[in-house]
Amino acid sequence: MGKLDDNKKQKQDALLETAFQLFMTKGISKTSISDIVDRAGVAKGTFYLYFKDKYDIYDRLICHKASELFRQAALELSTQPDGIPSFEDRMVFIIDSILNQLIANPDLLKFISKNLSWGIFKTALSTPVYNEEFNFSQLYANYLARSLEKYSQPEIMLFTIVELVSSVCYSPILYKEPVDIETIKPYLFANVRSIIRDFRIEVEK
Amino acid sequence: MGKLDDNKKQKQDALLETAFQLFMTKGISKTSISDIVDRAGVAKGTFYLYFKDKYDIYDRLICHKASELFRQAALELSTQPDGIPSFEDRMVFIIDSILNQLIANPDLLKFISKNLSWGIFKTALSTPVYNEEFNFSQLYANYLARSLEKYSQPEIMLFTIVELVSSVCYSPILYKEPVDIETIKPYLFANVRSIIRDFRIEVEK
Amino acid sequence: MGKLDDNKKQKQDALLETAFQLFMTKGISKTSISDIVDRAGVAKGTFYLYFKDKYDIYDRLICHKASELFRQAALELSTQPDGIPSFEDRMVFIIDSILNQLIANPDLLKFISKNLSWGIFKTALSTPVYNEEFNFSQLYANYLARSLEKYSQPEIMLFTIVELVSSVCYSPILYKEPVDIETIKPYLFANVRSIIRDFRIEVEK
Amino acid sequence: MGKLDDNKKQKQDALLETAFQLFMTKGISKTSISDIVDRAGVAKGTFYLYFKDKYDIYDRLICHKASELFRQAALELSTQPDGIPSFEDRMVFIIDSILNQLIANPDLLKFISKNLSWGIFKTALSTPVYNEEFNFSQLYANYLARSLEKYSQPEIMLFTIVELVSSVCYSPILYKEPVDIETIKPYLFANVRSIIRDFRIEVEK
DNA sequence: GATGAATGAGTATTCATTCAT
DNA sequence: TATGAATGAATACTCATTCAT
Repeated sequence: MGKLDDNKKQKQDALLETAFQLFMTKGISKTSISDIVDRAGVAKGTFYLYFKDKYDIYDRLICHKASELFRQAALELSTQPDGIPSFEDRMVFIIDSILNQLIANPDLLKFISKNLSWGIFKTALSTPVYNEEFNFSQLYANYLARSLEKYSQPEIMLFTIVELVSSVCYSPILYKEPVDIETIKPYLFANVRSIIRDFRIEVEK
Repeated sequence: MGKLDDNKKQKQDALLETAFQLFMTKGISKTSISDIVDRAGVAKGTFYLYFKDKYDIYDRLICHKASELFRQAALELSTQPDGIPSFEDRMVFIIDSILNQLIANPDLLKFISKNLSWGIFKTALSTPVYNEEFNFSQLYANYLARSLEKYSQPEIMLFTIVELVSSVCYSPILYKEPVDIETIKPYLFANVRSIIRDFRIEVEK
Repeated sequence: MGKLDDNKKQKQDALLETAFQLFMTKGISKTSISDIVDRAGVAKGTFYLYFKDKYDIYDRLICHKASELFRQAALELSTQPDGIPSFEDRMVFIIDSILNQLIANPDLLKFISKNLSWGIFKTALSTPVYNEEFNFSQLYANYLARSLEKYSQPEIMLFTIVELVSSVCYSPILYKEPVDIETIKPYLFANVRSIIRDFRIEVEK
Repeated sequence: MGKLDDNKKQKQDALLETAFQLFMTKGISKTSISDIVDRAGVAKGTFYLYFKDKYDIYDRLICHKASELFRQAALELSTQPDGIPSFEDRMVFIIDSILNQLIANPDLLKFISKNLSWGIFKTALSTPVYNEEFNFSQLYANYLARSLEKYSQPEIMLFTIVELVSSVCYSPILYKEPVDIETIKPYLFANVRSIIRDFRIEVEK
């Protein structure tokens, strides 16, 4: 990669990073392209060399940031010293890790949550947008394969869990409504386990 | 009620109805106040006589329309001829009714779903915004009271179910993603029942 | 005067008083007719029964309030116990009294000063706008007549003094710029006396 | 300076000049930004590239135009062939020159007068707003230094004279009220001289 | 006289996008 | 590639004035 390419990458990264900061703090509708380029220190025209419009940069960020959440959670799980946790335990661990990341960074939750459509989510989890985007789908398949239990409709199961968790955590983390996140967590984990069991295929012994 | 009051109500209703149609088809951000007043056949200033801004009319509509969904579902439940359905059965019936309404009117789902924050939801369900807004909270309490089973944290339970259902149904109804709504329904109902059972207080016999 | 007339007078007075308060605090351009009628507790249409527009009520107020300043000053002068003050002394006394009133009520100064055109001023001083508006012109003529000294062009003299004083006091009272009012007062009085002497007709002994 | 910079300066100048014309004829409140850009032949957005709002352009114009009056007066004084005029004579000359400029251009008087606060005035006279704005303060100090007579409180003296002259000339020039400007001039000059003498420090011989 | 709902022209301001340099 | 001055359509909101009741 030449010096020129580096330079190019630099501008794009500056734009992405600046946009992310602004979207988090001001929200997308209150953030103008002027805001972004001013703070990124590039010219207005340059923006259009890399992105179609505000929503283009936005979508790419959503994917990237959601992916990062899962990457970090998976990393934490992999460094756990314990024996062979069950599939259920792995899922709860992943969810807990993601929740803790969001609790530590509520602006990120604000940024992601209401815009995490299944379409974007699947993209983020399975296709590497950037160079080396993390692929959670593969990992999920891996967890399933290594599980002693078998599950029907694993995609629906994952979809349901993702929707439940992302939906339920939003208001408790950001507004402590109807209760704060720590209060609701045990119930949420119990519900997730119940849902997983609903999808479990009972095997004849 | 005099002629003047009638006229007043008429204008406001025209604005509400027109705004609803436009919000459903174009979305709120693409709908301008000019659009609304033009199609409602009133002057621009008249809008500001009744509403603070676009989001004021929007919030009132969200409340009203969400409330209508529950009112209709409750009405259907009350006209069922059967014996004494359990609390679980009642909840599933209500959810099914609401889902069917949304399936029949996907634009309404588009309009409501992503904006049904718990704050607005609670308002819509418990406080009569307009003259005779429907009150689901009361009905929910009533279902609980009439149930043989007892439940801990009924508010968290309701919150969880509402979030799960509204979140899970969105993409399947609108985009058949990851599967169509009819495919996912049985799983969803099973999950709802599991969640309800998670909140059930086991009583010693 | 019948009850009806009383009522009529009441509404008008309420409008005048409310408008004055608002003009003083918010300034005329930031004060709308809606503001005035809302706070006065009358209907919008009623405003137009008594006043042509915002500037009509404004002009009447300027006249009235300026007149009040002079009335008060003259009253204070008349209650002074001393012997026969000279014309110069009378003028300085009047000015001092008016300045003290404005120092005590800077909002009134803000309201009046920049809009005290000679046209309005003369009207205020000579023609009774309201029932019994105070007439300073008469008093001024009276002071001159009772003076031992004679003056050429008394109207120009009065005009010059009024412009000098109202212009010079504005910024020192409101912003202490370039110096505060108490610092500039002695100079101002000396200047006024010099100007009066400039207009004095020297009589051969 | 490149072609681009030239163009930039041109647009800004066009806006300043057009705004000045409109403010003079219609007054600031009746002049809209649309009026200005339409007549200047630039797009609306361009206005906001150079000015914050209507009042920004206004303030800059006031400063500039007031400054020009003094610059012209000083220029005329400097080209007088006579010997060593006294401080008094210089001041009266400057005032006469400015009055004559305003008599020749009453719209300019209308534009400037009622808005020439001491704050703006000092700014206009002492700080070079644009590239080469004229600095009267320096010249005033220079006149004082070269005078044989000494004066106490020269800033208050200047302030008083400026306020007196600008205030007294307004109505006579624009409306011949209470008398026309030529009638009042001799009195005004006499008053100015008296005021200057009031500030003179008598030196023991 | 008194009301106040309705009007709609008018204004400031924003901002995505273009294009000559 | 990169720039950033220029654009002008779009939009929210205000408010003096009218007029049917």
